[in-house]
Amino acid sequence: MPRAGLSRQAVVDLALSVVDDGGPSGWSDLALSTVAHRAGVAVPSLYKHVDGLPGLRSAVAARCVADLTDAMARAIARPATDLEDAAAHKDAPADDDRRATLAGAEAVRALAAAIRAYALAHPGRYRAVQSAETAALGPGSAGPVELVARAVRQLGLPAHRWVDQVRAIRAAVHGFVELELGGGFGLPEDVEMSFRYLLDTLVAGLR
Amino acid sequence: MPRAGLSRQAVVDLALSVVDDGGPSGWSDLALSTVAHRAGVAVPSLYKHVDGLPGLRSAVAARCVADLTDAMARAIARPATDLEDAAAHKDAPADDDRRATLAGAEAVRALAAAIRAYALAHPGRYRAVQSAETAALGPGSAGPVELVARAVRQLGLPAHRWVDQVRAIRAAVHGFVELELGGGFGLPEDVEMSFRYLLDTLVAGLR
DNA sequence: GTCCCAAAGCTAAGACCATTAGCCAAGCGC
DNA sequence: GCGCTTGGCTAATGGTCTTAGCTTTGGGAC
Repeated sequence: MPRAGLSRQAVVDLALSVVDDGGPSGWSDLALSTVAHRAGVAVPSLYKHVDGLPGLRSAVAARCVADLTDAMARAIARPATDLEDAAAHKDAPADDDRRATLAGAEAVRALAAAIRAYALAHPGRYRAVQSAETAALGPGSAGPVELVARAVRQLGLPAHRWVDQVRAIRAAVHGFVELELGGGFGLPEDVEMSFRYLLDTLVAGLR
Repeated sequence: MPRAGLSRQAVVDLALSVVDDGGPSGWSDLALSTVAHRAGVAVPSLYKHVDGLPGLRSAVAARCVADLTDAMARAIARPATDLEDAAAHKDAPADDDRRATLAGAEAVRALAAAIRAYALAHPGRYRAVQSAETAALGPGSAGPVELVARAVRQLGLPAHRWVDQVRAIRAAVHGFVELELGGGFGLPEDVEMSFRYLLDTLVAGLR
């Protein structure tokens, strides 16, 4: 039997594709059998590369966190060009990346938009992020939360409110996205508009 | 073999207790085997009362929605006495229940607090509510969303913003609770305070 | 070029799940 | 007292993850 040439890397990649193809429930539906089938391999073979289903889940979640963090960092690094057209600028001189980072309220809004865009584009991955975030990184380590925290600190508001403010932003964005993914917004009214309304209201009200 | 004297009602009650005992993951961990064991019955027997695991889940979720709706209705009906001491007032004259309902911003805050209190007291049930809400009730039917909508309408703000406002409130509360349940607030800072901050900021900023 | 061995695949088997089919007895209605 | 509905059961099927142990591949050492 020819070898499939798997690797931890490859297995996680396959799992990622499974999560992506599963829509919002792709994360909870992630199963070894699906990954094995997609790899053209028997299920127990996966154990040579990954520590069972829990191990695979952690690995996938970690990748998703890094993924989202990247998207957020790009969102505040390059105002105009949002997420997807980063490739189009590959040929531009490297100094283009040095453009000044967004700050304050602009940054908060950009980060929120990036989180929502990521969640809508990769619902399964977003859910994966949520089950990881908590366990992994302590305060200070660069992750989605830290990016939001940095932006909030630049708002120039009293330091004793920073924690409350970060929590408020995170809660609002996460709650909105979660409801949107779950189909919780039954009415036909423009969801895009509601999201801007939420952010504008919240950010303008911070003190 | 003596009969266990089960009923659909009893099975759902048992399932509810399983969900409660399971903490935040009690809902996703809900299994027929656990319920059957708790009922002192073999697993297939449950099919005589409930339409498999999906059926049981819907029934449980429906009960949780009604449950939460009740708690929210009580929260705006009786300002001082919150959730748990309703029983203590059982002997008071029935007219006591006629106390004027809270309105406007007060009502919104009370509803938000009730939702969070419910989620913290019954994390599994709260998660059950989230997986149901969407499917079940259309607009207008009395449920948690409709209660929030009514309170928002009484704020006296422009009607074309009502939908956005309801969505904002729901998103903020749900997101906060979800992060709190998931252990997403790593820092030791007072979570109670952060919740009030979020609500005050949001409600004060609505326009 | 050969040999060897670590690593990567496999099958088999066990412990849980949910579900369906079909049997049997309990106990209520008449 | 008889029967029939109904609520329990066992058995069997197919799905999941996991462990154990075997086979074979393919690359590095010599």
